[in-house]
Amino acid sequence: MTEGVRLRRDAQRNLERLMAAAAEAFRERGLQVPLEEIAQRAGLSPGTLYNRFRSRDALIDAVMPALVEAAVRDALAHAEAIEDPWEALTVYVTMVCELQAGNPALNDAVSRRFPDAEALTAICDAQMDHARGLLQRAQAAGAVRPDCSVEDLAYLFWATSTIVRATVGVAPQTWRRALALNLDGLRARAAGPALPEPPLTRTQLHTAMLEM
Amino acid sequence: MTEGVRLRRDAQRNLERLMAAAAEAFRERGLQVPLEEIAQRAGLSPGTLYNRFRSRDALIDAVMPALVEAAVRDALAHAEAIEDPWEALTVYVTMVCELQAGNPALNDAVSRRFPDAEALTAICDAQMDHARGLLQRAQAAGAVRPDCSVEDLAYLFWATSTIVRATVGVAPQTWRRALALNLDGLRARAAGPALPEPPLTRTQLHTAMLEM
DNA sequence: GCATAACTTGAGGGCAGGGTCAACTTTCTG
DNA sequence: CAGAAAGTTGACCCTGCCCTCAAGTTATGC
Repeated sequence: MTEGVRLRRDAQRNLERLMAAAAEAFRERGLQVPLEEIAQRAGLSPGTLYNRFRSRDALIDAVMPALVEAAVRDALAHAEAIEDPWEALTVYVTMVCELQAGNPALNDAVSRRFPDAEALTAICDAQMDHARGLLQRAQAAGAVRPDCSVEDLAYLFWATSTIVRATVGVAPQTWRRALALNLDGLRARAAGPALPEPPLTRTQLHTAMLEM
Repeated sequence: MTEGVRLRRDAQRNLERLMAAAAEAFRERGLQVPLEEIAQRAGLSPGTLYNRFRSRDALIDAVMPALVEAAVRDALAHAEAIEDPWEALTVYVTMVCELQAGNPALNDAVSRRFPDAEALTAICDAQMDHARGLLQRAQAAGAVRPDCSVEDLAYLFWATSTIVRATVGVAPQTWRRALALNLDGLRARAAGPALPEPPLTRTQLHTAMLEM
């Protein structure tokens, strides 16, 4: 994943072990899991890991994009099969949140950005474009308030991210309640006086996600 | 703050320096600021700090309750002076969020719990009882959906906590937009189908706040 | 099968932060 | 003012994690 040169057979095998170990460790403990632990799970020394991946982000970028891509595609397929535009949007958002709730690595991937994980960033940015379609359809149908934008969906994912982390041990489904309340806030009929601030720009959102 | 015995004069002076330094450091950098830095700001050695406060929580508990109490009382006074029950609730919530946005220490105090900071915990728990009054008034007036409870307000504070941390450098007021959307989700007219999960119990909320 | 390039190893250095304690200094009390 | 009690110091240890590199091992091409 770091270069195109052909690897020696043992190196190739070790690379695969590292990626498998990383995927497992990320899934169980999130993307900040110590790299040493990943090397250990792979039965290799930390040096080998660093030898293959120059940084944590490089490893993340080798392992996560495929996962995220598949998961998002699945959510999108489900959502787009639904007639009712409000339903479609909520199903999509809910499915993404289910990913967050069920997998610490995906929770991180959805709510943060990793500066040197370029492929992952690309996937996540693309995801927003799909979500925009669903949102606009729901707005056109009058179900969703007209004064909100895709960037506002980030608030939902951030909230879910935090709630899941805090409550996974004590009330692992409570994020669904919070999400329901939040989604109700997006309904057209919920709108109160004009929103007090403009939505985040894409750039602001990107920068903010680097700060998490 | 640790015991009732009378302190030697120099020790008393050092204690005050420590608490002032802690208040300042907490305000600027949040409650997880290195204790070493606090000692340094006070012009004392780390040993002295540990000598006076057995743990970070003890220091937090010596410094924060007064601040939180004053701030919450102020917010409550403002809110209770407002006729319209919906206004009153939103003003209260907004003022608490303003505290979160303007002061990392208060942001931590509002959204987390510190097991050995008992006075602080007591203040924060009491706060919820006041908020309950405002919420119930707004529900009785038909402004707020009947199926939500004070514990649900925690979702707002958690969300604000996260959003503030992520966006303070890039769009420091954007939490107001997120909050407006969230508050709209609490309006009676926003309610969709029944909420999917029961509210958190007080105990669950408490445990969850320890996990943050 | 040998030379060489590729790869792995793990001890170890670095840094940040928590926390301790024996030796020293200051205040207090009679 | 001396002795005792109280308090302070800062070097030091510990843990967790990141990251490197000289020495050793293994695959590969000829």
